[in-house]
Amino acid sequence: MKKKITLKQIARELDVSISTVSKALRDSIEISEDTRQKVQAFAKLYNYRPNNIALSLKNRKTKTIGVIIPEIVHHFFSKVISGIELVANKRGYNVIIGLSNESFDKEVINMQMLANGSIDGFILSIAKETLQQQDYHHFKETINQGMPIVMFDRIVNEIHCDKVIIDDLKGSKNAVSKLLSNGCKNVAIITTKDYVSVGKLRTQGYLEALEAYEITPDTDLILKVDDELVSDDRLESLEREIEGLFQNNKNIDGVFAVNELYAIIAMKVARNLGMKIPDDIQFIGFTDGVLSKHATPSLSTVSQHGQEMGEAAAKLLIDNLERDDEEERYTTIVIETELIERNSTK
Amino acid sequence: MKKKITLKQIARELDVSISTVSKALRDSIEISEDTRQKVQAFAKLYNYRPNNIALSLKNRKTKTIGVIIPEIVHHFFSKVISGIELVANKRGYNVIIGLSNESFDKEVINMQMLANGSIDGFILSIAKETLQQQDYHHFKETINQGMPIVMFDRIVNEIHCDKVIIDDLKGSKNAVSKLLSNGCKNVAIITTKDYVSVGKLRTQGYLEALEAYEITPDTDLILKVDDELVSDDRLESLEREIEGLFQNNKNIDGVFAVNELYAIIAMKVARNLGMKIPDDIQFIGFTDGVLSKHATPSLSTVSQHGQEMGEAAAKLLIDNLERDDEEERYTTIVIETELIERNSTK
DNA sequence: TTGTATGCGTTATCAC
DNA sequence: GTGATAACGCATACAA
Repeated sequence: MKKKITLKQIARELDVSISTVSKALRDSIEISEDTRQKVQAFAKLYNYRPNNIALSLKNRKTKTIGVIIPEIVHHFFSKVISGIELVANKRGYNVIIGLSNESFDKEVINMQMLANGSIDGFILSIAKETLQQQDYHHFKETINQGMPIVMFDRIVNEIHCDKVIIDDLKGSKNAVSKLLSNGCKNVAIITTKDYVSVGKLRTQGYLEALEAYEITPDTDLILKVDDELVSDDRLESLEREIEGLFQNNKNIDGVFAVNELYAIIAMKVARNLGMKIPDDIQFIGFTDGVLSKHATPSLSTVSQHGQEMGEAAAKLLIDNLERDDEEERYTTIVIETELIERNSTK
Repeated sequence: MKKKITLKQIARELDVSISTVSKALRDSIEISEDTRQKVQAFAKLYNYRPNNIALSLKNRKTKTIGVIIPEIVHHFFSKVISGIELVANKRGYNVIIGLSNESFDKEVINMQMLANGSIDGFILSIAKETLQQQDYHHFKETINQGMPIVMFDRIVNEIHCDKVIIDDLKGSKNAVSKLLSNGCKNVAIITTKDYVSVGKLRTQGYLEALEAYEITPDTDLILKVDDELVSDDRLESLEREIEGLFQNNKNIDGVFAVNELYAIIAMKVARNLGMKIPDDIQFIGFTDGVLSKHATPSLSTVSQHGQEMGEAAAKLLIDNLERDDEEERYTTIVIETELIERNSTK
């Protein structure tokens, strides 16, 4: 078959000018019916498609969105991507992926790589390391260069841009309230260190729920895990930590975990310790994924609606990109969480 | 701060020509030490970065790889992406994602969108619908237009290109042999319809393992599920099908499933039927994911090494892209599978 | 109705 | 040592 063909080649072949071809293909009325047909036929025959790169250069927009996420082998993030891709494609945009791997340097490098003309705007969720170092200059610079950013899930107030989040506080407060209203008297929480904004907020929701039930929080029941990174060694030590939690607090009858994996592991430990779920102890996790659905017993979770978050983020970004006025008004969309009750709660 | 700056603007600002600036920035010896320093200082100050799009247009290569996969919310595919991204970035390439959603049309459209200059080559895994319709013209056309393709996992012999696969036959034969050597006498298989090439091969491996143990296959023990698509209704009916399988064949003492989910569900059904795992019945799944690791009991699986597949595919593609000679020699890389023994087998 | 010229940002070639 | 020019592929204002 034939190689990619350009306007110039068609023009030469048909012995007309490039602009005639261009116009003919765009159905311009300037061009005679005759040549128009001729050109279009030829173009179709050779399967002509305008070169995206040339168009991007000319229009100064690439019609592609850069997405930077900490990790892709992760149910939540892949759901988000899926949502982004859905609306992006619907509106004629491509999606280009960069993984930060939770590393500050990779986040910066990836953004630089993409910011030099490859994309029109970013959708991103901040790497743990960046959150820890609290160094956000790369976001600021990107925005100052006129490239819009939409942050989702892991955001930071310091940066002014569009944001899509869930109400972590409310979601976890609901979850813990559910445990309490189900009769739990001693609810433990397994959470992350405070620099992860969502971990902090979810812990706060836990505390507020307790307060609403007039229960004084017991610091012994708050387990702050050092890192969310899922290396196998970490998992084993996590198991031991959780085991310690249960053994030192025999009265625990409810557990709220800020992510799915922590909850699943906690259930496993509890089961090994001979506890019956949900009779002796009930569990709720945050972030709904495959694990929750197929665990035994299936885990009740707070669903983040990752796909919707992705859709909202993409819509926000594209709307911004295609808006004429230069007015800078950033909006924050809050996606409602949903408590999915399964068999780990009564 | 400042907007994106171009060569032209620097030139104007410093009152030199564009080409002088260009050369100065590339440390050309043609340029005097003096102006070179001046230009470089100015460029650094204004954080100049060459525009990727312009470079792409000039060099006729974009340094980006297009990846088309059926689904991203899937442990295996996200692992592959992760691997692709790793080597791509290391070699200065970006990765752009298209999701086919197992649909033929979306696969075609996505490829067209990207093939018009946005990328240098494809890495892809074929959509189920495409496999079913056996319409591969879009692959042929892409290749004929000079755009290389690397296929992984779901491939098709009819198309000549680089491929990365696992030895599905050997992997499943090993798995089933394991069950047999563990003492299973009646091993069932839960597989897909034959048009999914990997499903077919894995079924064949099952049959060969039986043959090696001189067991005549019993068609009652071969359950061919209609679709791998994970809609919730499908899952329920799948459960019922599997339940039927067990009830009609009370002697089943081993199950091999061609994916993780089927295995997990089968385990659940077996447990509900009162069978003890792995004492009464043993399970092995194909495709290692989070589910296998965290199921109760944890599931023994055949790991596909998705990340490695992605790395191999990216390496194959980039090597091809950067190779000078025009010689067309396609290679197929076979990634070794690995049987990971967990608690669902003795 | 058709064609010419210009520009998007860059680099390479060649002239000064 | 510096600069003008062409080219990558396309669209478009303007000229013929």
